[in-house]
Amino acid sequence: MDVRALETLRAVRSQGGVTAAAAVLHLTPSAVSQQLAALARDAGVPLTERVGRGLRLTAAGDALADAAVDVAVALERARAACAAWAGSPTGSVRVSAFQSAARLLLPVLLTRVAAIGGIAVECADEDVAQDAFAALTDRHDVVVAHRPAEGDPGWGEGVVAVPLLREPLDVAVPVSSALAGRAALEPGDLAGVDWIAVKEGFPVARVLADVAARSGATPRVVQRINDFHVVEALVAAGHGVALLPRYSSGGHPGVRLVPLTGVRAGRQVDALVRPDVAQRRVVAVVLEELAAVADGIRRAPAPTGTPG
Amino acid sequence: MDVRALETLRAVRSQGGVTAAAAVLHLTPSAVSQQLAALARDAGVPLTERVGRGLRLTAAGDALADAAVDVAVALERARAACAAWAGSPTGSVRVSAFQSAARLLLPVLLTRVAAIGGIAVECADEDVAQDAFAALTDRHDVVVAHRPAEGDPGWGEGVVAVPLLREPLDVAVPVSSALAGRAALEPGDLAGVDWIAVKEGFPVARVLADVAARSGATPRVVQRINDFHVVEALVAAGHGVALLPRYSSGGHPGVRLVPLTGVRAGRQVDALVRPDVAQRRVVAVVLEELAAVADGIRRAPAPTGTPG
DNA sequence: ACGTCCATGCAGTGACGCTACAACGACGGT
DNA sequence: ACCGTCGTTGTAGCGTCACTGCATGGACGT
Repeated sequence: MDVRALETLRAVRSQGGVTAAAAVLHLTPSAVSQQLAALARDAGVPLTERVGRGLRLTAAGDALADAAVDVAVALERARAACAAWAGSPTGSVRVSAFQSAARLLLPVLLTRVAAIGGIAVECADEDVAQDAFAALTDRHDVVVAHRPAEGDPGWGEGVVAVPLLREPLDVAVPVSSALAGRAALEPGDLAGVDWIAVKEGFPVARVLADVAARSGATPRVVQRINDFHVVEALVAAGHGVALLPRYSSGGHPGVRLVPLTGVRAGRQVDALVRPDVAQRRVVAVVLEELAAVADGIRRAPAPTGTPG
Repeated sequence: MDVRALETLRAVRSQGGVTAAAAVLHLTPSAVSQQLAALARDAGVPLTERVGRGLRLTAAGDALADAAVDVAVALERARAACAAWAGSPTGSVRVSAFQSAARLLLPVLLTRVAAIGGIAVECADEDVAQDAFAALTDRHDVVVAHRPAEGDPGWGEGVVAVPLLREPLDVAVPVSSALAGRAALEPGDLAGVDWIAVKEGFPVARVLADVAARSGATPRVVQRINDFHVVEALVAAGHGVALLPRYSSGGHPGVRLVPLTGVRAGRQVDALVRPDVAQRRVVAVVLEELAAVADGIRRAPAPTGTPG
């Protein structure tokens, strides 16, 4: 029973198909398919079943994929056992973050990690739909993701989440608006306004629905934009208001962030890691530094809009 | 990092050398040496160091070997995960036992396992020195071993022991002897007698020393014989007395087993299994049956000397 | 009904590990 | 102190196995 085949099975499950799994494993779909066939022959039971033009893991395949992560964890622990004698942690860690978190966290993270020495952090920015974050852990060691602060984490099964930051969602209004003068806003104050929301299915889209529900009506969404800079530009131009995270936005001079009261609105920022890569000493160090960076922001928020 | 190399490292540690490890792995010493070299190169630290004309694992190698068993356990658990869907446990299990336990346990074990169906038990008899039993688990799935009942188990690190039977040690005396009429014997009664003991370093050799210490003198050992049938023949011929386990001996008409009081003398029979093979469903079944057989003997001892 | 996408089978090729053989080093007996 | 022996380590040759590339079959959407 080959560990590479087990890893492949796990990738097929998390990626949802042979082709996608082949991509993250840097293989051809043919190789993946052959590995699955060999594994099923070795196991004695079918591990996958065709569904439509794709495939799905059977119950046995699912159980084996679960066991595969345990194998990967044990293997990584073995590597860590040698690394403990090999000296201080060294290597490269691939970190991915969605745009606003990348802007907020990565600069400080890179500085801190550089101070340690010997660790190379390869950054990337990826913002995907809520349920696609877990799959990113196949391509990156650490994935900074976000979700509505209320409710359970809801990341997939085979992924560990390290909480980084709880960020309140404020209401972004044009400075020229009457609402800009208020110290705080309640859901009732926002009935009938035009909203600029994020794309369907993306993180914190659900929060707007919750807030609007308190105001009694469904929100009138006039635009769906994911990039906060674009959102701020639209808000400043008077095209609507938006829910924006306090620490990651507010840089635009024509926009004012007004706290929202009467309803718990926030987003939770987590670092997602696969349990096996979490065993790597370097990854653990980078995770610690990332948590420290987030902690520093929580203590002394430095909105990008505040000069100096 | 190859799991086969990890398994090889573990075998080198338990067997104490490259050549011996190669034998149990069905490889040439050259292949083992190459695997160790590749593993050390991959780990970045030396895993072995020359000592005399053999070699020994370094601290890093020892830690990696420990991690290797975790990997093996995880892998075996993965196999078990499929086997759960594949149907009832099937396969072959290699069982080894020292002679007297083999005679006592294996016939019933084979009958019981045959009744289940689908499981092939490959038996072997191996009796080795006390500290060599653990290494046998590299060649057999289940190793039935024995040790003095008092004191801690003392089997190696990477092996799990399932207790099977605690067997009292009686004093085997010739039926013609004056001692044969006694209902019980105390250490003091045995001062000055000739002893027939087992070979140096073999199980329960220590017990005789303990008993003799109670009688105040060092025992006079006139013969060292491991096979109980030979021992009984010598005892019957009046060449000395011996400590023999109650359930596994006493078949000779010229020998009487007299209970020993005033001192706790017994041997403990354990089943030894490597933690990874313990994950195999078939092995677990055979272990259960083995424990049941031993339990049956404990409830209704059937000394081989009792006819019918 | 056609095009597209996805998974799968098959032949070719490249790399990797094992066997066989030779050499070096170390221990123990004489 | 020497030499025989045992055990480990290097090197060449070979076999095996897994991956790439291409062709096929099936399923969904237009």
